[in-house]
Amino acid sequence: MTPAERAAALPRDPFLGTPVRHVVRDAIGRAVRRAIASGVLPAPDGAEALETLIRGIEVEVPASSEHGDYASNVAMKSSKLLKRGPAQIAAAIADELRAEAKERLHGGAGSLGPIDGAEVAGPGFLNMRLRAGLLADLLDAMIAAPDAWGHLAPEGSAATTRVNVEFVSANPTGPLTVGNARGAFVGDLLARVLEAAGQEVTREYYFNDFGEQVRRLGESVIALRDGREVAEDGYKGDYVATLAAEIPPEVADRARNAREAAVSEHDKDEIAVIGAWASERIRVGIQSSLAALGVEFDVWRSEGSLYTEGHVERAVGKLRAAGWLEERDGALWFKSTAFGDDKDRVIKKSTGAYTYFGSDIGYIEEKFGRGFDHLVYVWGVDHHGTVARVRNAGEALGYEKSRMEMLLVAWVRFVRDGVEMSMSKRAGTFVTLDDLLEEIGVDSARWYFASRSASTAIDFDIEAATARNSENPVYYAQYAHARMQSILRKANAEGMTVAAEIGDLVDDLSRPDAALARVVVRLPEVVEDAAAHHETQGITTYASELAAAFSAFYRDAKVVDSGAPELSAKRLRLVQAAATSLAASLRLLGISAPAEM
RNA sequence: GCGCCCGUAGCUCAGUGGAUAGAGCGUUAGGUUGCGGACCUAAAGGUCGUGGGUUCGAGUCCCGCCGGGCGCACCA
Repeated sequence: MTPAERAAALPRDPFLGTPVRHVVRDAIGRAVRRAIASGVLPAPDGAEALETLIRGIEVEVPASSEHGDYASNVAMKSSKLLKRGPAQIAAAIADELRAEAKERLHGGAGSLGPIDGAEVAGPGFLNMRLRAGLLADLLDAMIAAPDAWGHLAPEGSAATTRVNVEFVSANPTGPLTVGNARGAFVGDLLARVLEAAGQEVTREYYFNDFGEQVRRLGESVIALRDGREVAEDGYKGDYVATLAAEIPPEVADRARNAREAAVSEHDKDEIAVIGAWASERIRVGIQSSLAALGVEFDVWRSEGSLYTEGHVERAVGKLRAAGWLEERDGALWFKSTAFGDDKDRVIKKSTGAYTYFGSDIGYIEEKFGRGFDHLVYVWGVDHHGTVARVRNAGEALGYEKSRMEMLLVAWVRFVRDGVEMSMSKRAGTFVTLDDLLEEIGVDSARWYFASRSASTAIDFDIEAATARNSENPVYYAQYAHARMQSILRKANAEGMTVAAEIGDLVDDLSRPDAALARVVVRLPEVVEDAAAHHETQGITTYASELAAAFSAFYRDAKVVDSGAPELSAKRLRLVQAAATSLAASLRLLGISAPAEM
């Protein structure tokens, strides 16, 4: 499936895909306008100021439910502009919110508003209660279209944003190690979140298919084939010996017959032929390792293709025409300092060979040439020094800096029995990604990385991640889901039916049903935040909260109760909604939502 | 030396400038004649590295300092 097909195939629903807080925000905006129109609040100087104020209205779910379902700091924020105290502004807005709710209730026509009650608290917070019927409508709608839940609907007629996420991009000179794991998960999780938020995402892997590292690999394989020792700077892992033993006859023939006058870098001598063969074998292995993690790429782009297809040359021509290049000391320099960099950067060495940076420039041109609105690079923190020059080059090529974003992923120290495990591909002392996953499981690993900010260095405690018990939060969320399904199964076996509508089940705040429903309905906001900040911790936090909310509900409310069939039927519907939301949040993370454990 | 990232509970980590700084694990004390105890309830545990500043309000923004990581190539 292409990225465009995938984006189109994700079911979306305008009602389910709109975070409730947007609806609340709009209601506050209307209230502010009414209060100003009626003269209760003064008009700010200039119409533009009012629009800015309304656009900037912030609505959040307060930490404590005593503060209502939603709260806004709009009164404190606009105090200066409106020249009134926060409490006075908040009171005026609350009045208008109540007035609107009342008018709608008695107006008959049109939809009901989102707010049922509003009050002023603390230094000027506006605390609001959701109209209970809105919750019931949402819960009913998500059960009718469970696959659309968690996917945001586009606002207005905005065109779909096309994003390229390049990640992993480890050179195929050895199997992926645990060191590559974080980048793989972070990139994939970001891609999933952006897709859920309504963007079209291409997952891309960039790799070296020629050059120094591939030659070293070739030399190492040949050395072992010939019974010699691998050179000091060669590759020494066990996989090299495997490759040496498995060189197919036709590759060996081609290697023997390779000539300096060959047509491409890949067959100019024996080392190049063997190196190219070995690295392609490794690349295929990497592809299947990643697939086992649930990470699949749309595009595998080789560095060499950027030259054979003329992208590098084209980009260089463009930079030259714009005056951003300079010959100096026999090399070709990009005037990066003109864009604020510390120093200018070489793109073509005096030997005539391009640098890696030269390839990067061609790649920028190639990517934007494919029509992306936004490029995301998921890099290790050790690459932070190259961020500025690549974005500068992009700007010099005519693309705004804001369209290129580098997400730097911090180090992971893998610790076993309190001792850090050393990782060196050359020395052959590393733990492969395959080994790690076999030990701890994909779900557990995904949760581990999803729940931590990519920019923070972390210690990965292998024992803790391996534990298949309550020490591991992923099982807590999965367990809650299994329990929900178990309840639904049991009810079904006893011949109980699920109610056709939630009705007033979630209206009474003193009942356990109301608290659970309010968590269930929050997922779209969580997705929106995750996409906006390019972070996934919010989703794991949400899944944990939902699981905890369900546990509390389960303790306080009897769902399957033959003595109260009507209440049971409604609660079964609520459980169904909770399961839908929990499954959707796990699906977003690429984690399974088992029906039984 | 210069630049970037980080410093939050015993441990591992959350925390779009907002209300009493949270979660899991660990520790302590309890809970199942009820739909899955891989569960639940409660308690103890914090000078948010440190000193200033910005403002109605700072863990969050700005500056200095301390501590840790990374980067400063005609390497890849």
